[in-house]
This record gives sequence, C-alpha cells and structure tokens, in this order.
Amino acid sequence: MPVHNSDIAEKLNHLADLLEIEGQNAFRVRAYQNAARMIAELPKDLAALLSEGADLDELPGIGPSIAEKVKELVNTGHLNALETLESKLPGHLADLLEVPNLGAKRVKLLHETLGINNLDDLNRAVKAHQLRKLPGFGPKMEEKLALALTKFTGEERRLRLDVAEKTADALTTYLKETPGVNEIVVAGSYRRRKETVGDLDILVTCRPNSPVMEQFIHYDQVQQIVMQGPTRTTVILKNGLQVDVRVVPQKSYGAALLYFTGSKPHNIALRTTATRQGYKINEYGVFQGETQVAGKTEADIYQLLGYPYIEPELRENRGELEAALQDRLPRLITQDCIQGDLHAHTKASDGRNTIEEMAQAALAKGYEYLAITDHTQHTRVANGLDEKRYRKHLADIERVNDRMKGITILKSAEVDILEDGSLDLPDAILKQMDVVICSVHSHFNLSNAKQTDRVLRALDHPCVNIFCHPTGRLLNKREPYDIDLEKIMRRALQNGCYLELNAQPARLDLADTFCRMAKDLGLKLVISTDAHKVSDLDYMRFGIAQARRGWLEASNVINTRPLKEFRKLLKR
DNA sequence: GCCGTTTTCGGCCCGACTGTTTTCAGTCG
Repeated sequence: MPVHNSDIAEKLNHLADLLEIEGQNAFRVRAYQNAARMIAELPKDLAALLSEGADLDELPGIGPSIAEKVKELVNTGHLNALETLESKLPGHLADLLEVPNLGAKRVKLLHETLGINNLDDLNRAVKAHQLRKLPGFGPKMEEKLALALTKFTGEERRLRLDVAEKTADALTTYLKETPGVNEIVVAGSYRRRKETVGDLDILVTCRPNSPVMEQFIHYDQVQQIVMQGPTRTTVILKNGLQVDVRVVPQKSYGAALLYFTGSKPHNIALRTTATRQGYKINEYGVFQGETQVAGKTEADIYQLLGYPYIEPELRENRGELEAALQDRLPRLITQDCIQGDLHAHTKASDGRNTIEEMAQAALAKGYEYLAITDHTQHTRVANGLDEKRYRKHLADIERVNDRMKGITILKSAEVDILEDGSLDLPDAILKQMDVVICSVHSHFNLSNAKQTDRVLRALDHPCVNIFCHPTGRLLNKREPYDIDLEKIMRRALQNGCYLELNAQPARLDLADTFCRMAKDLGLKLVISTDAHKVSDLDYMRFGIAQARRGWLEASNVINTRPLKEFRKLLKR
C-alpha cells in the first residue's frame, strides 16, 4: 500500500506524543512535530521524491534521523522507533493528550500511578474520584476533566472560514457597543484567511477600565467560560467555537496583532531572528533591555528587524521570511484584478437564476466576461443537459449576449469527465463553445493511477481549457480523491490548458500548497466561483484569499486578463 | 532532533491563567 505524506505525518506526530509522555527533551519532541507539519503541507509525495532519489534532509526541519525514519516508513510501512515505544506505552495513551488540561506530565502521572491507558480508563477513574488524591490534581481539576469528557469526541473541530465569519461578525458587532473600546480585530488563522479555523482570537484595544471583558462573558451565545483574567478571557460558544479575547494597550497594538495573527511557526522564526539581533519580542512590543523600541504597528516591527511588511496570508513560515529578506515576496493578487468569472450555473441545470440575471450580477461587479457553465447529462442530480437541451441552451446564451451591453457572456459548459476520461458531450458541440471547463463528478474511488489517467485523457482532448475543482474535496465532508496533481499540472502546462481554483468556501479547491505548486511549475490558474445563484458570485473573495495564501500574483491567474487577451490564452 | 551572517555545540519564543501551592508547575496559545 502506498504511504502518503499524511500517513507519515501522523506517525511522526504519534511518535512525538509518546516521546513527550515518556518525558523526552521537549525540543526533540518539537523537532518531530515540526517535521510532521512540514510533511503534511508538502504538495508532493515524499514517496515520489524518494523514488526520484531526492535527499530528504535538504527539506527544512528534516535532518538525518527523521530522513532515515521517513525512508523506513516509505519502504517498509513500519516505524521501528514507534513500535518499540508502543510496546512500552499503550497505543491509545496519546489520545489523552487531546483532552483539555491534560498534557504530557499529567498523562504520564495518570498512567504510572492509576494505570490509566485510554479514555475509558480515564472516565472510570474520574467517576470513582481517584484523581483528586494525586499530587498536582485536586477536586477542581477532577471536575473540569469530568465536564470535558462528557463533551469530548476526540475529533478536532474546525469551522469553515465562511461559517466562522458569520460568528465573528456578530460577536465583534456586539463587542463594539462596549464603552471605551477603540479597536477590535479578529486575528489568528481567521486573519490569515485559512480555509478552516479552529478558534477565534479577538484583539481589543480600549480605554482603561472599559468593561469589555464583562460585556464579552455576558454575550448571549456564550456557553462556557474556560478562563477569565483582566487581559485574556476564553469562552466556548453555543456553536462549539472557542473564542479568546485579548486586551492590550494601544502602544502594543501592532505587537499584539502580530503575535495573535501568528502563525506560531512564523512567530517563533521571527522571535529567533529578533533574539539574534539583541531584541526581545512579546505581545507588548519589541524590547531592547527594558525599553520598547517598536510595537505600535506590525510594519514598524518588521521594519526594525529588517523585513518589509509581510501579508498575513503568507505568515506560515513557508519561506516568507527568507523571501522577504531577499526582496522576493510576491505582490499578492487582489480582488480588483479579476476581470471575469469562468464558472457559473443557471436554471438550465441546478442554478437558481437565469442567464440574464447572472450576467447582470457579473456586470454589476465590473466584470468584462462571464462564462455560463451548466452541467452536462451525466450529472443527473444536477439536471445536466443532454445534446438536444444543450443546443437550445447555447441559443439562449447567444440571445442574451446579443441583448446585453457591457459584458460578454461566454458559451460554455461544465462537462463531466466520464470514468474512462472521455467527455460528456460530442465534439461537434464542444467546438461551438468559447471555453470548455470539465470536472470529475463520479467514480471518486478510483486508484491514483486510474484517476490520474482519466483526467490526463480529458486534458488531452483538444477542446478542453480548464480542469475544475481538481481534487473534488468538500471541507469537513469529503476527502479529496486520490490523484497525482503534479502530473496533471505538468500535462496542463504542456497542452496549454489550466486548472481552476474553485472559490466556493466549501471547496477552496485547489488548496494553498497546490496553488503554490502550480506557480512554481509555471502553470497559470483560473479563480472561479462556481456560482449557483447571483449572490454566490461574492465567493470570489474566498478564492482570492486562498490564492494569496498560495503566493499567487495577478500574472499567475488568467482571469485577471481583459477578454481579448484571455481569449488568446485559451488557444491551445 | 535540528540548525548555523556570532555557533558543528549549545541553544531552541514567551507570557497568561489556573489550581494547588506556601513559591510554582502545568497547560495553552
């Protein structure tokens, strides 16, 4: 069975957990966690890199020891070091680390004194009041753990960005009503525009004695107060989302914003640099001795340390600090660069609005063009069009196009790629389209080789221009299908076609790391909303955010081009 | 275990809050 990066990352994380419980050096533990994170984010399979003879310890965070372990995993499917450790510590012990307020030290103590090996054991011990006798535990901790265990599912809960946005908007509006509040900003992965967020980090500056924390804990959506102090309060909302509010003085605003925006690895890297330069960074500012030398704005801090401003979407410690020093930071794409949307449905298949309504909405956005891309016959659930209906639909598009001023409607369809890689409409019809986009909507479970070949065959069809939502994933709902995207990208490049970054917040497909892979390969992308109604055209901003996370510039995205140039780029 | 424009050895971000303490360890972000 092939070993994927996610499997390797999971094993390394498990190894890190057990080493931590065993009481190993914390930095050694972190080395495994760092490597696991880097590997999980890598767009290319390590197994493939190894078979090409690549030197793994050239990857950041991987040295000789971890490189050896990855090799072992890829070649044998086993990891001796992990298995040895599992023979000493029960395999499910690491599950306990996921329980709030339990870290390595406490888990070790529970295991050694009460023989607790898993969540069930912990449940029993809590109910039997055995914990309060242990050193470092007491009645309060026992109570907290009991409460945590009733809700604990073991699954990490991350909210889609668009869902989190609604929660954040309502809460910040409410907090702004507090007397004395100056600035409120949602930082964290939300500000970095990650596709999902685990919690909300809200930063507040206010006059002294502003009752903002009181206001916060009395928000009607608060279910539980996790902790409460003068500068930091954490609650869980009724929808399960954790929210942290931090209050800092105005002179620390930039430092606090930088700190709470993260990411953690970006901050650690930045602080390490600061230390080398004789400074200390914390959330209150940059300090030389006792003196604050920067901190009012983020830009001041970057500048002091010798960096240009780094956009939040880039702060993942994926090379942005090095690029900044060498003046190689991308000029990230912005929404006003977009000249047209290349993926939109109408009532003809599963959309809610007419061709004209969609075109009017696109015109109102200032677009020069809009492709109408209804489904084809094979996607029956979406009322896909067969040849006969499609011919009539083409005529409808032409009629509306003749009537409309100020925008060009492009004749198109989201053509199904069938299981064998053939297309769902005859060539004679495809040839009449201005642009042909195609997608996988069935047979998600093919092997990597078959799925890849299927799409390669579609890309080899001379009429095809764009391959849509290339991995088929639905965030929190459906895993991506197994496909070799690097091969797909190389073929697209070779054939003069493109991949879509689908801006639907439930898809955001391509992922940021694949956007960057495309850029590195020299393949341009299209950012499209896949709108099924007029208001969905607003999803463009999620696509733009994802593109920015993938280091894309306007020049990497073909629907930033005016129509005339765009048409030229479609020629294969 | 990883890493290097002070280093191939000796570092590795830094602070808030809680509970159990009698001055602090553990957890978390």
